[in-house]
Amino acid sequence: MKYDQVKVGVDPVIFTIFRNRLHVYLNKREKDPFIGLLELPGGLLVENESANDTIKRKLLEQFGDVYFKQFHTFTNPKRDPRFRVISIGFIALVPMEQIKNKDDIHEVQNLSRLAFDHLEIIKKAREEIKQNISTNALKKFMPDKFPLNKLQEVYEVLENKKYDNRNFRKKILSLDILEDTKEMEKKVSHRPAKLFKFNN
Amino acid sequence: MKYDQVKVGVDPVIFTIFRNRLHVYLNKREKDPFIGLLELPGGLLVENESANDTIKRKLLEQFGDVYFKQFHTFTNPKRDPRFRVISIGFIALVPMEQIKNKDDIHEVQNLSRLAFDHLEIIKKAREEIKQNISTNALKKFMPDKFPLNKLQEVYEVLENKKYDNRNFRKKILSLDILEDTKEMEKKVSHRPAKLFKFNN
DNA sequence: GCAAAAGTGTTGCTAGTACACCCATGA
DNA sequence: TCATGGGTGTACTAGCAACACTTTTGC
Repeated sequence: MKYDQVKVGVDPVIFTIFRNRLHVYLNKREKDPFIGLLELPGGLLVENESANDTIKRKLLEQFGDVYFKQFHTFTNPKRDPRFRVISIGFIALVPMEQIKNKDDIHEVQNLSRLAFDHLEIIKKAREEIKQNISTNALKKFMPDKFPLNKLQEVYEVLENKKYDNRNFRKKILSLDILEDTKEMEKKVSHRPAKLFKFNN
Repeated sequence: MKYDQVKVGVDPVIFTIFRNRLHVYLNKREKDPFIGLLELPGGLLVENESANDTIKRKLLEQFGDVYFKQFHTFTNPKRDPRFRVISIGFIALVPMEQIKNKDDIHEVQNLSRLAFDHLEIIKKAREEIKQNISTNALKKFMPDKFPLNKLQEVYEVLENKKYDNRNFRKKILSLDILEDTKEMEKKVSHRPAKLFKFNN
């Protein structure tokens, strides 16, 4: 039997880095089912907007201009116990400074029971981001100017692996995507780092 | 304004290789809009089935057990001129021998005007497949036993690039995914090739 | 002067690339 | 014997991995 009409949700998995650990932005559900559990801050598809448009607008309102991309659509018929809803999953990367409500972020490691299949969605998003971190993503995620070591930390958290500091620097500089701003860190109680930015 | 309900299509981009060129399986549309144009052989989401289930079942009916995966969901609000339909796009790889109606395959290079946004969907699928060809995909796509050079051709067509024959052999054998069947090609009017199979 | 993080080079290994000729078979 | 595609090795290059000490600053 074909479904003539189905509800379509758009669910952003909003990642951020806090204290060098990967966190995700979640809301507490205020109604049944799953009342009281954490959930992704999703919504329904909007008239005259692509899913992309909707996510872009919502992220812009809440966090400003951030990186995001579609990664998978979840269609398990039982994913919502009430009726059929499919969910188009997006990944977003939001710098911690752009998140006003700091209580809404949760360490990805520690997540337990979430509403619906949202844990599964986050896991899949986690896998996805581990694979390919695009320069475009980093351009929006990193501050305007940053030390190389900060960039290394970001790679390490997102990919969940360690890099050798010398090798990382050599590689990232050889990519020719960074530019030395000739500025230095200030007022740090250790040797100040050179600040870099993404070129063009 | 939120959409409460939307139509959800599942559209498989069924690739095959014919005469060493990439082809895609398309049907001629029998009704308006776009009557007479070629379209992907899609359908609507089915009750109690995930999109994956539906595609799997349909491919199984028509072509047998073939490789497929979800790759992108298309949600442009104007993609169907009549009403809102989103489409969950899948890629499938079907060996030419498993396609009964040979008239339904069309060289990807030569596609012109298709129904809806199906050309865009095929282009995106083309990009996707160019990137990562998994061993799992090849296991189902290749015959049980095949010469190395046939495998090279498949890589070349899917990735749209050429390999050096010696380097390709060295690399593919070093991956340890193939096994020498100790059998040879028969009745070919040139030096018969060793036949390989995927191991395990 | 101590704590903290920044910064720096060399060597070995591995994987990738470029390249040209002989071999086995059927017709 | 010819046409056809199968099969093979070496040398160079580039990228990746391992590894430990000195530098600059604030306190």
